[in-house]
Amino acid sequence: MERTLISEIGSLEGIVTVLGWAQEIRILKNIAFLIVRDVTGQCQVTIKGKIDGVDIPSITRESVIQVKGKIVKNSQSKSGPEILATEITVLNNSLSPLPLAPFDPVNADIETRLNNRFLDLRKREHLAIFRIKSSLMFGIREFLHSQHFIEVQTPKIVSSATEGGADLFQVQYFDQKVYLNQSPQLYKEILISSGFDRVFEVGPAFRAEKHNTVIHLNEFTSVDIEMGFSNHEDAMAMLEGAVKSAIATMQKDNPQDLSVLNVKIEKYERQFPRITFNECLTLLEKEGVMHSANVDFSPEDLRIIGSNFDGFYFITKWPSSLRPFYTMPDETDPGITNSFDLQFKDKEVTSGAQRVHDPELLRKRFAAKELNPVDFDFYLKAFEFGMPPHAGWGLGLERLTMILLGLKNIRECTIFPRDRTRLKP
RNA sequence: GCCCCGAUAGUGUAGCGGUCCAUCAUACGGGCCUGUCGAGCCCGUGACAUGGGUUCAAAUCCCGUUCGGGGCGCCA
Repeated sequence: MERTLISEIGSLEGIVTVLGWAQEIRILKNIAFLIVRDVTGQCQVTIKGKIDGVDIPSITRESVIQVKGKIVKNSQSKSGPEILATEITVLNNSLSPLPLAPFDPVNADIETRLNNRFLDLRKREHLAIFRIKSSLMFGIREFLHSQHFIEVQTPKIVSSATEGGADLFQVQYFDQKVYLNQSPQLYKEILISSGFDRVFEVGPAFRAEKHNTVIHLNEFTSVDIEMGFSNHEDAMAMLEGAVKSAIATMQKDNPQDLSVLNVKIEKYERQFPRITFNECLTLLEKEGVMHSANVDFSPEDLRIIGSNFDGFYFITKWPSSLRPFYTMPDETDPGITNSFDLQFKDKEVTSGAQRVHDPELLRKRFAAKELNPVDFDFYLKAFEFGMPPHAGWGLGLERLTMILLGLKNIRECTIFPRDRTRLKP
């Protein structure tokens, strides 16, 4: 279709054709104005006198229209560049009233917004969130490719739990009961045995936890890596590189989106600080919080710990009891592990570790976690025929987006979120 | 799984036993206005989730149901 993007109008002159949504319609006695929006911005369409074939007052808000007209130089418009219309065509009418008016002064509840997500996403701020999320992912991908990672796809329909204990969604698979995968963990490790050396996967992860919070979803995007001939230190360095690349890409490609959201993010050039699990306990004690060594931190604990850091930091050396069976124990102290979480203030963004590569040790760990090795036969087999030492991590893409943009609810950066109650749209 | 809380016009809200055939804003319809831009001014349309109970009287109090929100636990 013949089309001029609204962002290009400022540098053009003469006749253009703009395609977009009629965001506002203001009719005065002898003149009318439309604010028309497309993905690149908004402009003002001015209508003087009659235009053949179109009844301006009958145009409803959010209808899709085509406007041909002359660019007005030295415009007084405060709503972007101005076009004096010569032809207007309604390409598709919008019903009225709108179930949610994204451009009204009143803000709708997130519930109403999600019920009418297609309309909600017409807001510039919401578009900005998803452009940024896209850039963050691009930055991570670019970095991992530069480090010779192979992007892979592993099954989401699986026969057994990845880590045991966690709640999985059961689905009917012909005449069998199977599950939606909570993590690509077992498969990416198997690929290390296959000699792929470095793999990553971006895909959905499903958790059947009945949680009801602003930082959890039942389906989220997991960015997972696994690297052979590596330990937790290597994995942490890779994570730091990936996160910094994500931020740098966003800063380079999305300055306007960041400004629409009023978000200022510093360049993360310095090293992410580190604190061990035990040091966290000491820190909590100083604040008068007694914390047991085999209990995970509560949100309140993490607020206290996080208040000691500006942004990103690692919590390392987690106790074995709090980590999955595949986590490598420390060489000198088997009670703790070669593991880490990447935190941003009070929120966990990534969890990672060096993994167990010795099948004998793996069997012992199954026993310690009361898991049945038979359920993991296909996984264990890959360890019996030459499995390199390896390490990796899993990062929640929505969590990363949320914390960097300071969003209050993870649903804000999920196009169609799946939570405990929401299955539509 | 546990614990709190909520449901009033398209949207967002006020009201929390009679003064409510329900407030205000916004949207919508109509009118006025020679350039507006959160346009303005006037008029109008439009709602108490659902079932039961208490009471002379229920949007308001009690119980159930449905739908939803938040926190904890678990985790990305």
